[in-house]
Amino acid sequence: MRQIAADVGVQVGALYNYTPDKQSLLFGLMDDHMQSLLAAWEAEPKGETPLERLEAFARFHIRFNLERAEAVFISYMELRNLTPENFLSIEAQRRTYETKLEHILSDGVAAGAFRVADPKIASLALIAMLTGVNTWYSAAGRLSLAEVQEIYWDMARQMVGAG
Amino acid sequence: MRQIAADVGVQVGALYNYTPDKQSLLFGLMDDHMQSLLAAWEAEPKGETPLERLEAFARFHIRFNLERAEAVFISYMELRNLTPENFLSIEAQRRTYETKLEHILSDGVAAGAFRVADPKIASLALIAMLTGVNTWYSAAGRLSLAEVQEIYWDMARQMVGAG
DNA sequence: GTCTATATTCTGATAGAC
DNA sequence: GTCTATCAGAATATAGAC
Repeated sequence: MRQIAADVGVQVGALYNYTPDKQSLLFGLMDDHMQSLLAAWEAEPKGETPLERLEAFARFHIRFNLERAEAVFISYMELRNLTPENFLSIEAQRRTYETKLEHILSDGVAAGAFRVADPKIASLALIAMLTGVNTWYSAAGRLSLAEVQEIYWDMARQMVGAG
Repeated sequence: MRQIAADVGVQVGALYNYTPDKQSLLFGLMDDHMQSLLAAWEAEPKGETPLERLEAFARFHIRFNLERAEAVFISYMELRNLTPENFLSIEAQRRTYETKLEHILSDGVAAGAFRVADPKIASLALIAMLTGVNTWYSAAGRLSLAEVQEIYWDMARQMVGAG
């Protein structure tokens, strides 16, 4: 709390005009992040076929997570510091997001467009793969966002066995 | 330190007969883990072709990480609490491990066995995907280790464009 | 090698003046 | 709404007896 106060240029006591306690501040951060994620995905152009929807998801996930790298980092590293109820709330939202991808995959399997043994696990594997970009990407690096999206979409497409 | 002392059944002061300070304890844990990982991979049967070597890597990575889930968790979550020098040391070992996979992939591309646009990025993507198992796997769950290895090897093989 | 006791610093949170 | 001052407890680490 002292560090946050220093960063925003007030004394510690002043922070408590904005949050009842530290836990609420953390939860608010993570809850806002998850709600933004879900709302942004709903607002995204979806595409017609499972292949198009998967491409939209892959590109969206990379872009959104890179645009909010600090929130993503906190949302993952501070999970263990949530109270049990707050943890459940965040987890439920995370599961909601994962299920969006799972349905794209199972739709694709049903349509004969994908070859995926277990859509649930494949959704977790894909999200882990895509989120991994955040651990190494740098805007000053050799690859632009568009290039990263292209490489990962290429890998994702092969991974689900799509032409 | 108090919590560790309580868990092992001594008073706090006694811990300092085993470590000069908390940072050394943390670094020792993570350093041991990385050295075990590299040594275990070297000791693993390798296979002849890039495809066989990739399969060995995928199965090994999942098994090793699940067997040491606590060490993997700490090694990831506590990275930010290392001193700069200790951080560099762990990072170097992590890069060494990643490079092993990268070489398998570039060998496979050179041999015409894999279709991978960027072996360096593909190695990071594969490792992120495989390590992700730790976030959801439970020994009491619906899938055995062998089944998980099979599903992920299937996804990995498709991802690198191998027959 | 472990204990008790303690030094020192840090932390989340509150009270009350302005 | 911000400040100063302060409380109560927790943290890492050390000292010295046994």
